[in-house]
Amino acid sequence: MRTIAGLTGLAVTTVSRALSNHAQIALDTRENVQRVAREVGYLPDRAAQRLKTGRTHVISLLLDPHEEILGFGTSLLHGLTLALRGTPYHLIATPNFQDEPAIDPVNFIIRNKLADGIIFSRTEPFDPRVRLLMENGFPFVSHGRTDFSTQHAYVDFDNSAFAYEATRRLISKGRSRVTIILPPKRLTFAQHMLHGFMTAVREAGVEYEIPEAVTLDSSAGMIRDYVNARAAEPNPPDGFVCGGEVSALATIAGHNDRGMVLGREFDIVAKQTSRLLSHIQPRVETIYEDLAAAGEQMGQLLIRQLSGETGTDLQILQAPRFGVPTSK
Amino acid sequence: MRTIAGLTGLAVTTVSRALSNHAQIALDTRENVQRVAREVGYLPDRAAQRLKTGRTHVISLLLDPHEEILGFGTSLLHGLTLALRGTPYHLIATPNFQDEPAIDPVNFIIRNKLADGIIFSRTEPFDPRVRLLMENGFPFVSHGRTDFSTQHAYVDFDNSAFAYEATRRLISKGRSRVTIILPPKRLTFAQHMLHGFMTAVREAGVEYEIPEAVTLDSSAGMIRDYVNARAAEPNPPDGFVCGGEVSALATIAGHNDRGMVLGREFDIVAKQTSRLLSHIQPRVETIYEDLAAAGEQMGQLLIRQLSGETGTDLQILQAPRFGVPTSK
DNA sequence: GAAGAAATTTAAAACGTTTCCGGCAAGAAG
DNA sequence: CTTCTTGCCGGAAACGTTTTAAATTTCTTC
Repeated sequence: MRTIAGLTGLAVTTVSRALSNHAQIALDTRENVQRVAREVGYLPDRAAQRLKTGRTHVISLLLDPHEEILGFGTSLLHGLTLALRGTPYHLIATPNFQDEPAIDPVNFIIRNKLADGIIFSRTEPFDPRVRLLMENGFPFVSHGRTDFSTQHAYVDFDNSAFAYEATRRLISKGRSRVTIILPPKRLTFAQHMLHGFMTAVREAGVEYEIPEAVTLDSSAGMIRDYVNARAAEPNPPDGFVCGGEVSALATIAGHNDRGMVLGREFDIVAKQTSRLLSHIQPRVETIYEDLAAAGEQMGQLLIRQLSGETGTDLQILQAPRFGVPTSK
Repeated sequence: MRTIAGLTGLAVTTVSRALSNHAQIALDTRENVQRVAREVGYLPDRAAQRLKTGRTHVISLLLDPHEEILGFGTSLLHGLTLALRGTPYHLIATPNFQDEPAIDPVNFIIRNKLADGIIFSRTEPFDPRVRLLMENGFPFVSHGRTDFSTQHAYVDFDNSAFAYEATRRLISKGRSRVTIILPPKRLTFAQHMLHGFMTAVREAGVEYEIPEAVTLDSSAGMIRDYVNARAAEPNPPDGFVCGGEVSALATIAGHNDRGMVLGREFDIVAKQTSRLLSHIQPRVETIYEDLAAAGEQMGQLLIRQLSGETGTDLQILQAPRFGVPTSK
């Protein structure tokens, strides 16, 4: 900046103002300074800006260990970086480890001003992270909704619509006893999925059951064993709503262990977040959730908050994509 | 720091020195200052440190769009954060987009001192990123080796050993015409895999072929179509070495399209990087590459470089894990 | 053509560290 | 008792920005 000041014969102050397009600097001065800056390849020193202003230009993505599976985090990350491209914001990955509560990194980031905004997922109805962030007026976007009365920015997939449609498809295939592999109950979207499922079940008056022993967080091996064991008992379910691809595979495997095959003894409708299930035989029916898009939307919402927009419409509910996603 | 200076009755300078354990400060002074710092919950202001010293305390992970698939990046990231835990270093994800050359972000990071060190993958024999980084004396660790005469830090999986063992297994199953789905030729590990494959082929004197039309970067759909088409021609291969899980699934699917089943008309030995293939039927034989471990090792190597260690033994070659990985 | 208003620019301080260099004690040597 | 060395500590400048408050120029208006 000093260099530019020398080159243009202006004071450093003026250069600073001109570069941030302050209105009180004459228009041609601004243009001139910006041109010179471009010519000498000027780039602001982030450290100095941060020291002076307190803004870090950093957005922190809280990564849950569970999200390691199948690139859940990667897809979000990909969308996020897309949204952050061209902005001065950097994305830093802040994993929380299994041995510490999910709120610790949030606390740490707030207290030490390590970021300007936070993005996280696996939201709970009364998520302590949300409470803490709101109390501190700290900008954030959650993946998933809460039950707090105060509104906050979120992006969520309409898991209720997903489960409803998935269940209806099973029923329309003639399945008479449906079940659903849910996320852990404490997560908000478990309730949403359950709601969609139950709505469809009640409408059709079909039998159903809700497994207690396994969730989407269970290992594939556990789900497989559970499905296997359940299939041996009387009156097993013949229609499965699977909230993830891994659980769908495990469900198939558990049945195969007993010689039962997909499409004959049972059917599955699964949530698809990658292109994984497209190539296994027999074909699993899926409904698509676009995580990269969710990441991008979260990034955009956060940026809007950071640029001072006071949030009225900072909530996004992604509709399930019922068609098969176009090939890559 | 000013607070601590007040509390201890020392000067800011002394506090600074005491906190960084400078030897010219009396030992009990150091201990006292550090105790007080702990009590008041002092945390250094990264921005100020960075401004003053020029060190960013940031490590940049260059993410390739191809790595989105199946959490390749996520696993590395997970291991990396493990290695960085307890250090003052932050991990920032720097994706390079499809429309820009892979060297651009490197250039950008070096020129603008955006990080203290860089980690990346998909290394080529004469990788321009490696050349640039070495020219600038910029610390980095690559995932994969190069052919430069000057040594540099890397972590690599022994893909030659993998392909050799995989091919031998196919042959021992009685397969008489083997093939291998390789990464794009320009990547170093394509050569390594080819070498291992060819060694096994020559030893056994078995027939082989190398597909030109598809690589591990090809979409699953393309691989599936290729395999399908090839199976219809005369003298198709009956043993497949697959460098990734998706390609293995696609290979199975391509055969299934013609009614050919795994274990009967053909066999596969695949590289496994997730727990994905464990639950599909029929079971695919795999050899495991531990990407999280690779990430952790890369992190450690980089930290060692950053703490001034001059690299003699900064190269790590991961041996393939032949047994089935223990269940999660 | 001078006073006041408006428009434009600038000097200087500050953000929280690190570091160069100098200073002050206390003990050792003469 | 003076001088020198050694061991600790402190003053002040600097890193590259932003911002407050003030100074300078230019424009109106009578």
